[in-house]
Amino acid sequence: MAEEKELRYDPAAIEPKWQQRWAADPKLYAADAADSGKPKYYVLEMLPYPSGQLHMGHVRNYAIGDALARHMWMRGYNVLHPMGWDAFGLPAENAAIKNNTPPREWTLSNIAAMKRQFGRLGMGFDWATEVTTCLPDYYRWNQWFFLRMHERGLVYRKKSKVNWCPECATVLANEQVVDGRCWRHEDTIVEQRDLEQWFFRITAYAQELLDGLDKLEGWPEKVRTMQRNWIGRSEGAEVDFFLAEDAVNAQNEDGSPRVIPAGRRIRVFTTRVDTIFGATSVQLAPEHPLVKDLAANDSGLATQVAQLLDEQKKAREAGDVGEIEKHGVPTGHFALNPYNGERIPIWVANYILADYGTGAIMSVPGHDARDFEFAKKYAIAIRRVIAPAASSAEEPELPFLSEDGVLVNSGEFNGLTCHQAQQRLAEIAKEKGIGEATVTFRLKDWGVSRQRYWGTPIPMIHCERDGIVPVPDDQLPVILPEQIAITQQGGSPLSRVPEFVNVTCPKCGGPARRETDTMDTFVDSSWYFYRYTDAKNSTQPFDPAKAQHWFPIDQYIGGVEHAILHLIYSRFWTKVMRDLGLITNDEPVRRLFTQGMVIKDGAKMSKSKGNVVSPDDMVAQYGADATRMYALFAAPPDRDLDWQEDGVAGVSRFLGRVYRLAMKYAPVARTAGAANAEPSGLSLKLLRKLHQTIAKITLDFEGRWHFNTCVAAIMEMVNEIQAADAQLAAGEVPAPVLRELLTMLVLQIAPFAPYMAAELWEELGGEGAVLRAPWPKSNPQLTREDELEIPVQINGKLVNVVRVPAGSAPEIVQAAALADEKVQSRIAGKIVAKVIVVPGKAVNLVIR
RNA sequence: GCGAAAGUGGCGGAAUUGGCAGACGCACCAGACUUAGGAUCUGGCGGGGAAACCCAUGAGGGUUCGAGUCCCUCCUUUCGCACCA
Repeated sequence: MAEEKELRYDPAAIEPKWQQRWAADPKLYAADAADSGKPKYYVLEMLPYPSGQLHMGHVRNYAIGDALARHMWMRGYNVLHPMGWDAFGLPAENAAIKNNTPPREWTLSNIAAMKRQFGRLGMGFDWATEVTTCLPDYYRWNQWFFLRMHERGLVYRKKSKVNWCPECATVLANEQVVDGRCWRHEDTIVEQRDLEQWFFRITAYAQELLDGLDKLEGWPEKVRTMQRNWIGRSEGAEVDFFLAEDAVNAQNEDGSPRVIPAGRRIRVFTTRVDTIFGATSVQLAPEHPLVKDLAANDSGLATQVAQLLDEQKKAREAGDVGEIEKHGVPTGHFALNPYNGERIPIWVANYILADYGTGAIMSVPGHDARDFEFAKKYAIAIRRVIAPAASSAEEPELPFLSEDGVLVNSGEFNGLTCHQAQQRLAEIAKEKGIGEATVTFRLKDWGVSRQRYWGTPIPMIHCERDGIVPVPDDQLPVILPEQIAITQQGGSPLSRVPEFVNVTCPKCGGPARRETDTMDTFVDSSWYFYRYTDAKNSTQPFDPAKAQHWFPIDQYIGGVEHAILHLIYSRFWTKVMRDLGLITNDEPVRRLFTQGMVIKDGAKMSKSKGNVVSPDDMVAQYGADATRMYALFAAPPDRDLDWQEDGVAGVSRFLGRVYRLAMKYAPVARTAGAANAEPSGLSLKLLRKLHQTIAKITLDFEGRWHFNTCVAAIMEMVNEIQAADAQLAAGEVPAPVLRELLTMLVLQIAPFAPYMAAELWEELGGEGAVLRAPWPKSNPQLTREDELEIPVQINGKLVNVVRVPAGSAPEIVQAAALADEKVQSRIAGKIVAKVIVVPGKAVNLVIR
């Protein structure tokens, strides 16, 4: 009775004990500062927002990263595995309004709570390098970077249409608008407002950000594609059409090529300048400046244009711009094609966007699907100007969209291929000063102003005399005032704090106003991982030598929802820091892993669905080891994981079996010496399983990361050892073998169930921390079976398996297969036409 | 509409290069032990069939001695992009 009680696995006793011991050893999870020649490994999981509660998605994310970190420690790497808090942001302000708690207090107490959760989960983070982005020792460097970028012309201020979320009561970056809605408020339609805003000139790096993607081979293709789409490079040309009414002597009688007429120009952007002879109208965006001109004396037109604009806006807000029904109105004015002087009508259309390209297009219905649709609807001329390259008998139907063709009906350019014509026509445009080849990006500059309180103050001052004046470096940080009233009134809360707003101008010493916008919180997370390498530095953001040592990050792990926002901003920031001479790497992250979501009952966990599982509850009931191990066992890490509590119970039962098995034989194993005989029989069988398991898990850590099958493999091994319990109890396996089996089992469990591993490592007499023990090496002698089971097929259908010695010659395998009784009875009276022997794999008899 | 990934028992999932489909776990069934306990241990568990065997990886074709895996067509789900000129 008493004995059985001792053998009960009780995580509630084991885990707190080790948690205390680990907390008392700050060096345990610290990177080796002396860096004694070990190769470095920087493994990082995306830092959480301190909401106050870890959720299962966090547990999964950090269980993956922690397993990898622990494995790398055991492999002898100098591992940097830090953690921090993305601590600025709106929820703190909302909580302040709701509970009348200062955001700082709310945030810091949340951090304390989540840090406890991390501790309880046994996550191996080096808290000495903790970064909390809402503290001045961090955000001052946001300001410092802002000033450096300002000096380099990478920060600017402009009045522009911005995305405004009424719910957040602030501006959003383009990246934070999803289908016309706020990324945090799916039900809130984003409005457009005109505001003076600060921008980061991310477009200056558009091309490099795009090119760099090709080299990021360690990134999921999906993420690279998303970034490529987001950057949205398109090559084309801008060409000027002319307002016909301005042209002097615009029409040649004989239709010969024209002198370029003077007058108002309508610059269009096109990716298919080779089709310009097929342009049968010019289409303007409703907000195009010329439209206002043309409608000035035409109130009918003005009304119609207003309607078109309204349709466009509605479609944008509804997020279905692609579904809008195309409408347009003719202006009654005409444009001249700069290449042949052709007079074509100018229209205004609701599908032309003012903020892409030049806000005007040439419409070529013969070779563009949208233009075709539009021309059909309004009976505008449709003309073929491209023919297929191979002169096939039949002319393909219009619209003919391929760029694989030659020009026809295009005057002197007939016969050129599309690509030749694109080049040639752009050259001519350049020579004549009517256009040029251009590259257009969809990526827009990053608007970073937020009319909110809980963020990094923008270090700028508005002086009536000197205009905008940067805060001098020696006045950094601009401290966010902490005792202020936060209410839900419009505008930035900071603008109502006179002590903050009223300053003296650093230039003239006169009275001035401090900028009251704060920075987008994505600024904080754009470079936090550099700070980890030198988190306490008070004279610079980090020591370049330290960053140089650790960067790039070897493995970054997080959710795919950051594929655009965070991951493109941090790539941008890295390039800026490189150009500032702080670092030498071009990219922050070598390998990126995006784990799947945690779902329950087929849906993402959410309060509204009532399917949230609390990590605390799981840990309280089954322990941290079981919770973490289940998070790795239930699905491969890149797939969505369906949380089933019965599964956690199953893993917990498994850990109980491991515990009892190890504890039962620890007294024997602990004192065992070295093996003195070649293993055979049961010993050999068990050692074989052990070493095959080591080989499998080691391989998985090196890239495939199917930790679910790693856990399954350990289960198989434990099952096999346990099945031999009677023989073990009878002493059939020598103590040294038992010792090897158990210690190596414990070492393999260590990345997945650190508490259990620590406890059993100690019970087995292991030296020091299990984390510092070398990862087991599989012995190739032992991973190899000496007898193989070979399936025997007849016409591809399995009939039986035969056992043959490993490495048998094909003839031997064939003979064994043919000798098999079952096979014999099946081939009796038939002709064996062919025998295929795949060494080590299969035998197939083809019979007739 | 375009692009990508996925589709395997009652459920989560396994099968790394084409070679024994369903490892491992859950649920369930039966049994053992037992102060009847949400503990532990043993066995069973895709479908049909008494069995021999047959059928089965979303559907249909194909390649191959052999296909969950490769190719084609289609269906479904998820994700990304979508008047970007």
